[in-house]
Amino acid sequence: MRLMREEAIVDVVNRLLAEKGYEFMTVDEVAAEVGMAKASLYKHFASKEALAAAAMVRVLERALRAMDDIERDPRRPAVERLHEMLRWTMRTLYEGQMPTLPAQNSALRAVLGADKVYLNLVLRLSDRLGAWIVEAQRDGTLSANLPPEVVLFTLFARACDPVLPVLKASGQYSAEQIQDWLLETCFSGLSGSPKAAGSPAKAPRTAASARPAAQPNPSGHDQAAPGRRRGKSALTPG
Amino acid sequence: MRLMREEAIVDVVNRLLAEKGYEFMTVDEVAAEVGMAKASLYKHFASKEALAAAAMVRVLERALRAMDDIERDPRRPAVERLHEMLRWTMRTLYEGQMPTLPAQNSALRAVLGADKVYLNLVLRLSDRLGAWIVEAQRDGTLSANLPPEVVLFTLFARACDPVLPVLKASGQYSAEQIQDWLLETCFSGLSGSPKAAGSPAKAPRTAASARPAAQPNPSGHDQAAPGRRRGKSALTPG
DNA sequence: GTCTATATTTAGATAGAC
DNA sequence: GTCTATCTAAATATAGAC
Repeated sequence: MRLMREEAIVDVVNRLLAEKGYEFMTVDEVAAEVGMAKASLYKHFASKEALAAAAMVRVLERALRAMDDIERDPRRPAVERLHEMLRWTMRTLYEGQMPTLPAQNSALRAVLGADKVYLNLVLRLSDRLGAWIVEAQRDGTLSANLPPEVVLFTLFARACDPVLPVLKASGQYSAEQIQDWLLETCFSGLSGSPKAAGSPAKAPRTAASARPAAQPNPSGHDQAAPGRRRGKSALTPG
Repeated sequence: MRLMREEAIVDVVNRLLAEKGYEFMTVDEVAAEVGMAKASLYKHFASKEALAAAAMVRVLERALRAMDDIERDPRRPAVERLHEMLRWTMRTLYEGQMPTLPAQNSALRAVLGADKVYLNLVLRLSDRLGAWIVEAQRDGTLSANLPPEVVLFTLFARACDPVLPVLKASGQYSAEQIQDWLLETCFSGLSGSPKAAGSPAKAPRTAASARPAAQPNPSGHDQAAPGRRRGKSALTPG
């Protein structure tokens, strides 16, 4: 039952990568949560990088399966398929299932770049999404001003959207509400637009019903919950 | 000339934070680049966290000065002021002057949360931007569906936009082109919209003139340059 | 205030018994 | 394959002379 064991390991790695990112995930921690000795872990995976690569491979496989599901309905327009795919990404991110890699770890990059399975999955995902993008641009539902690769990168980047964890941590909004907003800002922008992205429009809010009070977080990733704020813009250091 | 010395130190810290992020910036490296011994550095700043905090304070001060400049023309609509501010952010990021903090370093968060100067700057920046946002929502130039704090977070998040470094590294596009695209996707979304964000519309491109080929980078932050790609979607591991 | 040299801690990885 | 115990490297931080 080696495969079961390794599946359990990747489960833990995936969760820890989503929770704290690659840098702050320690192998000791992984071993402890799986319930085995660290040395035993290394019998299954050669390095910390290999652990991360395994988690990445699995999430890419899941993403491709999500695309399969979305393509099951052949009449759905390309732009709607892209909406659905972004919704899958937001849901995965919201549920703490989206692993996040580090800024620029050359060792990790070397491992990923040498992993044929990983590279092949990235390639397939990019090509299939690229096809949807070009199709949506042809039929005018996606901006044709942007090169397809800019659109692709922009969608990929949503997988580590720092806004989602902040909104989630605030505890003020429902999961669906948060995901709707992020879809809307991605496809329609902050200015709003003719067509709402994805789901039907929600009940409009009054403009000044919430007063902004925020901490900038240039690093991305989640911060500690800022808590409910009251009054005229207070900060909660953490 | 202690202040000059410390200014030089913060210069180096700022650049290194922008280049490699907090995690991969080492104090040895800072000392080496400044040209002084590490122990001397610690006479000026108590810790690595204090170094990062100093860089953050400085960039916030610069951001506030940028807002001053933008507000100098009182007739400019709020949404255009927001455009200008995002353009400042994109320019700073493009020039490698935007420091990036780590995912969730509790020690660093404690230092920042205890830094009165830092907190005060964050507060002022948030309040002033928040006022612009509410104003733009009132006059209908910004979506009133979004709570102001969602808009604010979304704009803050652009300071660590992972798309910019990828596009920059590709070497295919000019700085202005990249910044225009990112402004457009932020305010008008991927679907495109009635009004172009910020600057006048550029010459339209044909939809399929660039073929997407990408590596997903869920962590955000910059990857190594993928290089020019040719043919039908090849990957450059790095 | 600056330096050389060193202390301390942490975390990735391994040795070797069973 | 799993374990305990250990090695090693890197990086933050400090001692103490000048």
